[in-house]
Amino acid sequence: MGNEFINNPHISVDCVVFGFDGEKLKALLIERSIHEQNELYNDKKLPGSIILNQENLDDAASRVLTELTGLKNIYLRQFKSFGDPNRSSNPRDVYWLEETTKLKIGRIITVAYVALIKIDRKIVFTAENSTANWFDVTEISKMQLAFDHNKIIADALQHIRHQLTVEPNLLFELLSKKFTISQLRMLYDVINQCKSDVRNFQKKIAQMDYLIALDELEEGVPHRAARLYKYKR
Amino acid sequence: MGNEFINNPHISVDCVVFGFDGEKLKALLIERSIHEQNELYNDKKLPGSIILNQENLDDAASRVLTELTGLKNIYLRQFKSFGDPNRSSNPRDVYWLEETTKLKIGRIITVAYVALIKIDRKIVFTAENSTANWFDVTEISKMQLAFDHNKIIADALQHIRHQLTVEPNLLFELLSKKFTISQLRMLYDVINQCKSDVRNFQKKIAQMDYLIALDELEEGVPHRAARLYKYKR
DNA sequence: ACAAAAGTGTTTGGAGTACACCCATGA
DNA sequence: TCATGGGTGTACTCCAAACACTTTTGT
Repeated sequence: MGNEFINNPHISVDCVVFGFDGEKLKALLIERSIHEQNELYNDKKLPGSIILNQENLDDAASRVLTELTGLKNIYLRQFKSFGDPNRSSNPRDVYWLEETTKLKIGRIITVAYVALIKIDRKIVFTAENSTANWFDVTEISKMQLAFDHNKIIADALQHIRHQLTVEPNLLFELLSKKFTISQLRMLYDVINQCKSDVRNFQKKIAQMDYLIALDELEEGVPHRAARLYKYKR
Repeated sequence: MGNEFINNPHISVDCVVFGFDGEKLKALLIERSIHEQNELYNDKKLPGSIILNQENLDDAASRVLTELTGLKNIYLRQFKSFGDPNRSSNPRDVYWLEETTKLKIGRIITVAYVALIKIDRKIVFTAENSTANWFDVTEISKMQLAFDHNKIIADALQHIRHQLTVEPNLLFELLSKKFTISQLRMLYDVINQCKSDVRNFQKKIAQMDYLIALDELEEGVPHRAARLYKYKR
């Protein structure tokens, strides 16, 4: 992308993309390589981008996500902006910014988004020069990410935990189209950091009219197969 | 404030300052005068400012509020950023921006904050060249404010309504130090757009251990005086 | 005495929680 | 036949909501 499209190199968007692999909550991180003296230094960062000219914030976030995953129509919401003057004070981050943007930038303010995606959708990481991978959110908190991305992910997690209690329907953004009740319950428990009772959970979901039982069972499990359900808005 | 302190004229903070006058929910607006040809045009805007060099977002918002009201230690939280390319497309806004900042600015992205203040605190509007006034939030929605400030206030209102259900303690940020139960209930009802039952409300607040009854009654009312309470965190 | 708001209990329905056993299936 | 998770019902508790009359005080 040419610099002629860049309006304001002091503002970016970053996306915290969550997924659920059936067991753990994961987030997408981009590999970043920095040539330092004659060393090659690797670390990870959130997918993000400068905001282009004539592009609004949501569009910028949406573009980042589509460029990265090839997916459209996914849940994506702004949740917070980060603009601490020393969020880009690490020399490595300064160096990387100047290399990438070819501009001298003091600090960059970023508008952070959360996205929820179905991890089983085969993701095409289209962005040419970037590799993305899923990481357990618990692992991430022990890693040292670029900029203040650890903080952004921690805040995103808190936000999404809250949001899922307000809008429980968002859980289905993280599940595949067909799922079993225990998959739903395991996701619920991971999000809410609890262990819910199997029978009470069944009762609760029984009164959700947007959950419909299919005439299908799961396959390939070494025990009694569970019934599959789907979500209907 | 000299331009030498300004780091990035493309980002600002705006504060939606809410107050409660005992009856209606109010917000603070700044008078804005624009000389247009030989006409003087008046309208209103949110208190806000460009973000200064080495200043983080919360500090910028806090500064705006202190400059305006002279108050410190008030509830102030970031809630959303606004960056639509045409949020500053109105010629009047473009003109005003250029006059105020002496800079040619394409669009400005703003990080919006909500503040809750006790309307009975005598406010010193210290900012030399600005006049601020309280307006009913219902009135505001019919007014034509600068930029996208109508939208920002609408979103702020929605945010604070939600936040007050999550943290009911925030109600006390809007009440004077001593208050009656019906003042509290009226505030609650205005926020939640409901009419709550007097007895149930008493019962509810009876089990709040942070509400303490004083040995004082309200004064100057033409009927039986109500007991005063105070809030203790 | 009257107007106006303060203050006070009981009942009911729905939601959440705790808790244990049989069933279906693959290995 | 055994190991593994699937699927089911009841009893109790707590909270929210509905609902009406007496008390206090100023005019």
